[in-house]
Amino acid sequence: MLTGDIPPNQTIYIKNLNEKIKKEELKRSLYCLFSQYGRILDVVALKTARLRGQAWVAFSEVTAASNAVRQMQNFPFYDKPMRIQYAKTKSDCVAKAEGSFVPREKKKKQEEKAERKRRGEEAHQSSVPNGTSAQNGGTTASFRQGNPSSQEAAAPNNILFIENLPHETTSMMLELLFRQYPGFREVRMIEAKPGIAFVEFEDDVQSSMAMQALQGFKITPQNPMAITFAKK
DNA sequence: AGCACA
Repeated sequence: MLTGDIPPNQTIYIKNLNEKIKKEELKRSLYCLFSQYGRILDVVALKTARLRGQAWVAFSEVTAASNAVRQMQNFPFYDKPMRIQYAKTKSDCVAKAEGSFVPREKKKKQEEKAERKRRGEEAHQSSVPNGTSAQNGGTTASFRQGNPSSQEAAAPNNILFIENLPHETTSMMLELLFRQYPGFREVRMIEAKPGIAFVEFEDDVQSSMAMQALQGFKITPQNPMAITFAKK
């Protein structure tokens, strides 16, 4: 088994990431890509010699991490297949959420000092990377909560499946929304099936970005979009 | 290959 004997953890550890990608972009893309599995508490990526090419994504639920480990295993991300395992230890953001966080001690002296004084005053900060998530408020989350048993998510791919559209939605309207995201190709709607649409992108990373950005978007107040990957 | 919390 690829995850070896590491016990389940609500944080996943990803390696074999493309080291050329800038840290902030990498974190944003990971956030977009993995938020389909559940609420993400934090994404950690460092570019130090020892830690480049790796990242941690902390979920609010272990089940989200488990699905991510299975379904995103070997997913081609910036041209390299992701290798995903459970993290070996609990993320600080998780410990903080549980109230069990204790600053660790075994570090180089200079770093330790700096950290100590930083952590000392800090209550807790918003842990979502770079504000990518604020836009929909609780909408996206309540979707996922309300949707747990419906079906397994389709494997990530370049085509998005949109549901819960108002019946008067046109492909023109959807094109206006989706073409602002890189890699947009086309919108397809089916006359006989109102309320749904397919939106195609060049690749799965780009479709994932659009999914995250427009998840829960409301064309009318009672129609938050539900976006998943199309079944191929 | 490499398991951190800038």
